[in-house]
Amino acid sequence: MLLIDLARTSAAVAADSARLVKIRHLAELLARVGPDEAEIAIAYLSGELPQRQLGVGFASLRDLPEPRLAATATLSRVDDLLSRIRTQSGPGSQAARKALLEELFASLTRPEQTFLSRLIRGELRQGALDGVMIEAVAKASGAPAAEVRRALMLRGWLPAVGAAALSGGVEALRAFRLEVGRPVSPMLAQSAPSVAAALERVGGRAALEWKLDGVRVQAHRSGETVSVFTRALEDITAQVPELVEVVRALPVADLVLDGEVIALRPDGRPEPFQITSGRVASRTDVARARLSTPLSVFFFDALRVDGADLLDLPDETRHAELARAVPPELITPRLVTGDVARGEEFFKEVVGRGHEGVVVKSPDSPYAAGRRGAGWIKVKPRHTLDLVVLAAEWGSGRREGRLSNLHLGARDPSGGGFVMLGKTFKGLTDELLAWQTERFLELAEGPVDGWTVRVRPELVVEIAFDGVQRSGRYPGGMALRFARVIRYRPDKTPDQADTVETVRSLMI
DNA sequence: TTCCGACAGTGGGGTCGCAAT
DNA sequence: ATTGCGACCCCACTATCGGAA
Repeated sequence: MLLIDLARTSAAVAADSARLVKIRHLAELLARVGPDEAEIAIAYLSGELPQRQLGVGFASLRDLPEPRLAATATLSRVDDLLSRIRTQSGPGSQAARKALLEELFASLTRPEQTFLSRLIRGELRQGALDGVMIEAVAKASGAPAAEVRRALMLRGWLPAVGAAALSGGVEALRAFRLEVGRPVSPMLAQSAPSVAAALERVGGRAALEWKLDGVRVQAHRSGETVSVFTRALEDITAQVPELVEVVRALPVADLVLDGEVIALRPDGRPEPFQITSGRVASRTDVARARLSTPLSVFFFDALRVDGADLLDLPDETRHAELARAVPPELITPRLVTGDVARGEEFFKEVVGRGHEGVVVKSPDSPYAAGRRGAGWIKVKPRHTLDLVVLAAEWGSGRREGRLSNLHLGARDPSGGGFVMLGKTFKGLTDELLAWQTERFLELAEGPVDGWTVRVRPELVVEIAFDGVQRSGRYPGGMALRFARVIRYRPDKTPDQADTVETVRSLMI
């Protein structure tokens, strides 16, 4: 199949906002693709690359060669060149990568270049990724979407699942099983503003667990072989030796466990997320990193214990199996209750210990990948500040032509100015975007045709955030984590905004 | 007819490793 | 030694479609 066929399908998918139409376009293409190119087609049209990463990003794609007029590139040839790009390493590899990229793009027409460039940058913007592709695979293969979804959870890679469905139908999908050593797509949580709201959504009795601010891990053990994967299914076994040792020492030799690793201080309080994250990412001298920053692990779910797959069993049963296989000090603290007051007390205690919040779990829900259903709901405390807008950046995509990303500052009583604490684009409705674009242009100081528009610091905006972290990027040495807009405060003037001292007092 | 679950899009801060400067 | 880039860790929120109620 030719790349131009995919580029045209992608354009058609992007052109119609109706999901059913997108699914029809995608399914029609899948019906035409041959078995040897099915994985590539499914990957590209769901925004993925079979190589997963190339070492090529936005900067490497800035200037493309002149396009060709005739479309001749096949999926296999493109895939082949991308594989060669990916495998370049060592001195001279950037030049080699650039040359191969030139060769590839010089063989493409304009629409193919556009499609591939967006795909590599991870900005397909056709309104269809995994979720829509699952439906398209179901339609093209005749298998129920639920079977495709389940196989995807077990295999973790839609192109492989989709190709199997196209060639072997529902039987091929049912052949995907939980395999020790191969990561499963993890179950994710929705969020709620309060424990009471979460309990109501779950419907009465629920399990509340500590939410630790670390890195999600899935640990597999078969005999003496242990592997560890992240939420995105990256293999980090070599980076977390203490976790490997812990799992190897358990009395059960056949296991798949779900949990969180976190760096704790000697007093048991958590290190800032940056410390845990940096430790888990360290690959060069793990032995030394482990001495200075040891990791602790807390498990909260068991997907397999001693030969039994537990995915379809209710949370309560899985947790009982977890408790059978793992000693209590390695299990995330948990309270089962239907009582709102007791739940809130638990939440307060967890936050008082310096942790992130709680996860409220329905005792009946099976293990289901993604955010599907409301089996798990996280609750975190929310802080707010009144800050001043210092500048805004022009948006992209559906925010093109709108001033979108806000630069936020706290008042500096000593200097009389404002200290930038970070940016946010979250929480803005279309109406608010339109309003602030107009307002910022009135307040503009300096040029408005660049990337960033500076504005007179007159607007106060209420910002919610999860915490204040150390920053080497901003002048105050601190930045807000997960900042989002709650509302503008027309009733407040900038001299009533919160100060840097207030913010500093919130830093961990 | 209205409601709500699922999905895609739009970006945020921080860290590490690697190659180039 | 420093810088730029890519990949990945954590992630919140709104708009929209279409099936459920």
